[in-house]
Amino acid sequence: MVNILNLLKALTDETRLRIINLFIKSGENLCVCELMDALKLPQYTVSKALAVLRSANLLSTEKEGTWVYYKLNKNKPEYKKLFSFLKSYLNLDVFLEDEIRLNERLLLRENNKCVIGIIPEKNLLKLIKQKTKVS
Amino acid sequence: MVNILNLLKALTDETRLRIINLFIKSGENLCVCELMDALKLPQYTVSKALAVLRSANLLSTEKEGTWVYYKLNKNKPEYKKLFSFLKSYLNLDVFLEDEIRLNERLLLRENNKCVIGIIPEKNLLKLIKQKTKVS
DNA sequence: TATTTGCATGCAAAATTTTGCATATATTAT
DNA sequence: ATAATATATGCAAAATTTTGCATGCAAATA
Repeated sequence: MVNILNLLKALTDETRLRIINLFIKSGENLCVCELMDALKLPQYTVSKALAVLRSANLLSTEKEGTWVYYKLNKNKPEYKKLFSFLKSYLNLDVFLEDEIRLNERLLLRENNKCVIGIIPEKNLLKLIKQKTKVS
Repeated sequence: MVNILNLLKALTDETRLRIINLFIKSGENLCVCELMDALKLPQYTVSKALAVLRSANLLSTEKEGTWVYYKLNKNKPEYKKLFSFLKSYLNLDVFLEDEIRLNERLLLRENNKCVIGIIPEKNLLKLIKQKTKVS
């Protein structure tokens, strides 16, 4: 049984909401470095936010080598109404900008797997420019 | 447009959730003294919680003499999904106990208006005992 | 006009949460 | 084995929120 107060607490934070938004909108499993680039936040901030969401049972993880993929627990029936509610309210500009950066970052995947780790923004932007020029 | 973070912040507090629960479950407009008795909390705690919920536009007020009736803004279309979500999660024991005490307190209304103000718990229980004996 | 009553609110202390750094862990590559 | 890389986390300072008291205000009543 879900305690609604703990559930709301886990969501009541801008970083954590931005993360949830990315999972809802993208439908993808995402690793920490991809979220870092989409959110433009340091690694420890992203990891800590993910830990809170995970301990609220909103996310779960799958490890692949050194990479950790987080995914939204969207099939838990107790969260159906929650996600439906969130979906209709996650419409701030911040969220949209995150989504755009995430889509760019996801272009760098290979076989739908993250192959770029934590790199300086400058290098990231260069890689993205290359990718988008090719297509 | 509703900012979801502010909305969640307003709800992320036990007292405020208990109040929202009472409005959702009872369907009534309620005044501060009635909420005090249902929640067993001091007047300033209840008033402050109500102020937060009001400034998040979840509640609004109607003044009648010295009494102030609060009511849930349940018809605002932007809150439809929120209330539907909340309804399905507001099932903790605390909430149920509040509902029971509220129902007793509401027995003391006359013409569906609050006529008892802020009274010591002892006196309240006596009044309720009388009412329930009669019926 | 003075008092009572229902409710609101300013303020400081206490409690909680967030932030940032440093460092730890685990897996891969050399 | 060593180094490098992706992620996690302990801890203290900073920021935010809650709590409790005291007091304020407005409407009703004496």
